[in-house]
Amino acid sequence: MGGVRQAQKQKTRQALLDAALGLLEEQSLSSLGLREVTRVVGIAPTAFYRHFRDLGELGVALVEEALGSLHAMVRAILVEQAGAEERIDRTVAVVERHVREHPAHVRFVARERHGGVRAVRQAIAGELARFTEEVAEVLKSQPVSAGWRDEDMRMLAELYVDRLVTTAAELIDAAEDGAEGAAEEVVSRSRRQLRLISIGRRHWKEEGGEVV
Amino acid sequence: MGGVRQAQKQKTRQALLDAALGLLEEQSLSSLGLREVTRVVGIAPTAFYRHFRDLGELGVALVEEALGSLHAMVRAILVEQAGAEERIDRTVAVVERHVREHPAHVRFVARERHGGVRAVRQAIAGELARFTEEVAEVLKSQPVSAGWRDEDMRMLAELYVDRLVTTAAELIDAAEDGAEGAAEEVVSRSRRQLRLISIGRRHWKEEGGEVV
DNA sequence: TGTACATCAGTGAACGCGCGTTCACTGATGTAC
DNA sequence: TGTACATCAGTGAACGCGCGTTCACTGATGTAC
Repeated sequence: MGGVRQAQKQKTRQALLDAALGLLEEQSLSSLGLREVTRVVGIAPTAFYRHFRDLGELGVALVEEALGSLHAMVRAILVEQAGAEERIDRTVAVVERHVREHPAHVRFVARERHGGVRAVRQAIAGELARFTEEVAEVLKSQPVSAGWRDEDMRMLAELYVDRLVTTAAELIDAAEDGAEGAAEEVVSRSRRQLRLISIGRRHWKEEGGEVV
Repeated sequence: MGGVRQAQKQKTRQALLDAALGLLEEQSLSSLGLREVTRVVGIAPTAFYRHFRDLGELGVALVEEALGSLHAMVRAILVEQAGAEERIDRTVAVVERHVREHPAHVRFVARERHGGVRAVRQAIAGELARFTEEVAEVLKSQPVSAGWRDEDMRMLAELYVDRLVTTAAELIDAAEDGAEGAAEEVVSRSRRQLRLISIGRRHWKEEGGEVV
């Protein structure tokens, strides 16, 4: 029952994930080498197989690491009883902080979302679909949504989630370019876009709902 | 001045582009091999260098092939004097047709937009920025936009362009899954999302403009 | 039209290199009594 | 607490393979006169 061996294994596994994430800042998963990763960690190439069948499996683990925590945070904000304006500001701030604290994870998701490894693509699509579903549920419970059809809730949730994902990717690019004030501009634009969507939401039933 | 040699060279160059595009359906550019490409074309690996310095340069050429034609088409629709509803329907239809006719190009752009090859990322970013600027210009000339600030026009244009790119990527995924009616659902959702954005646009000045 | 020379797209051999995967192994950790 | 055996994370040699790039070349096309 002693956990020494198990703990050491877990530590090596995490080192593999960290090393891969680092190497993925400059390339995509399908060109990453198993030997590259083990070299960085400082173990023999063959030890890799004690943890993952191949790099695709490692990639799927990274997806969970990258997106797992985000759901709860955004959900918590949306659930609050604040005004629309404040919810938008706080959501964007959370995304901004997430990108600042985990840039490599964000870049990884942006890169592999449509990348060359099917298993990873599907893992990301699954996480984002879950995320969207959660957001849709929260939105549905708000008074503004009275009388909305479920499919319209989902299209709205997708609009919001997609905007956040795009914002995150733009923030990464802005940081990379190092352009003066680029990040601030992205954040400001993102806020206005979310605001415009939420204005559209408020007038949807009068003007949009029936035309479908 | 005889163009036989030149024409033959152009033909080989195009064959390289086509072969690469085909191979890129299943992988990303940074894992594509130069020898893979020449093998498909049926020429010696070394002949590659007569046309491109490396695969990155080939990738940049593919970007132009993939996005160059699209601008004009969408622009033409937006410029028309039709109603908002009809403009949305026609735009989505054009995107749908483009995806059906050039699926490999669309997949390539989606995959490499945040992919592992810097030069290609930048080429795509540049094309999309130009595209967005064009759309912003057209939107600005419409009556609804009276009194809008330039930065707000740009954020709106980005919202539209990004929605179209996302729709294209979703259509590719839908076709790949082969799920019954998935493409129709994507198109319907996309139309409603564009409609919601355009409702938000109409009410922007009353409710959103001043808060910035 | 014919000839002599220049150009240059494509060739094919050769190179050194790092890759993923196999296999039998080692030795520290875990377990049963 | 001590002993004997089991487990299993990590090792290191070995393999065959395809890669990108170099180089001197060939021979059809182009050009000048």
